Amino acid sequence: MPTPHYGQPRYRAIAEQIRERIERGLISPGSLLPPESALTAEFQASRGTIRQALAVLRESNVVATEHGRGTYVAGPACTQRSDWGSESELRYRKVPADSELAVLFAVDAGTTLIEGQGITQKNGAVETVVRIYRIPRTES
Amino acid sequence: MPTPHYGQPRYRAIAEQIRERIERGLISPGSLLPPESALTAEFQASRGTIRQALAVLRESNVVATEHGRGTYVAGPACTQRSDWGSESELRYRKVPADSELAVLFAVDAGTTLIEGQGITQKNGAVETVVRIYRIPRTES
DNA sequence: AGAAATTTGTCCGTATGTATC
DNA sequence: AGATACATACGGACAAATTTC
Repeated sequence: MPTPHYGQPRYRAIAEQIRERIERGLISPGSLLPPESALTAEFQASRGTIRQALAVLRESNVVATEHGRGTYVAGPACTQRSDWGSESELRYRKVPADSELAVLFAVDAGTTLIEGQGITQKNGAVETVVRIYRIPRTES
Repeated sequence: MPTPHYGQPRYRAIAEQIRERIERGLISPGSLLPPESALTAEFQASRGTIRQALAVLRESNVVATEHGRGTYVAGPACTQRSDWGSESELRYRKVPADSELAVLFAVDAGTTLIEGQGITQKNGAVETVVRIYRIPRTES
């Protein structure tokens, strides 16, 4: 069999399926995923491909892996929210890097960055504005 | 040959060597690294291992890769700075409000605001930049 | 405590698809 | 169109950590 991967590569599709399974609650947070050998059998994919899929989920902090133990659903960190008071939206958009950000990130001025902005209010008036910048994820 | 990897795994050692080569300036920022095939020959490692090493550097934003093009050096470390004074966790300065901030704070554009900036780093590269704005405390 | 089984980590080699020059 | 270079996928082998018996 050749290895065609029109559109979505195999490992991403598998990662998506596993992610859905997690978000659907079919695997309780903190519990172990099936071992790579089982996933290999289930998805009829080589172990390398399965590991690539798990790497995607690991990247997104959806799961965590321990040597010799297994891969479990990252429950506590995700589900648990400690003591954050009220909710406020954090909006994202793409902006070109100004000269200062360009220096900090070691990119050319004008390079597209991801900017997130949030605000805190007091008595209906804006108290503080926070902006966070990062380099766009190279994937997706 | 067996696959002994006592201590440091091969791909990490290779990543380290390439990183040193970059930090030493042997490869100018923005230029292309040798292709994976060349690195394969040079380090006498399989292409998979080389790709693992490059993945490490990509993770740290030391390099960036484009499909049929090659792998770039993302740029030297970020010891550079603008006019922020010097080393401190958070640094503040006064800036005029841009139009957007002016709307949020309900002040005139150009009004002086307090801007604080902080950065987070990962492996010597800037990961995120945070800026926080507020109205100067006038009264007491 | 020790041995075996399980599971993830590392590495190799090969083949083919896809994007860029 | 051809050459170059990265992306995806397979299969096999052995190492290292954990669990189980």
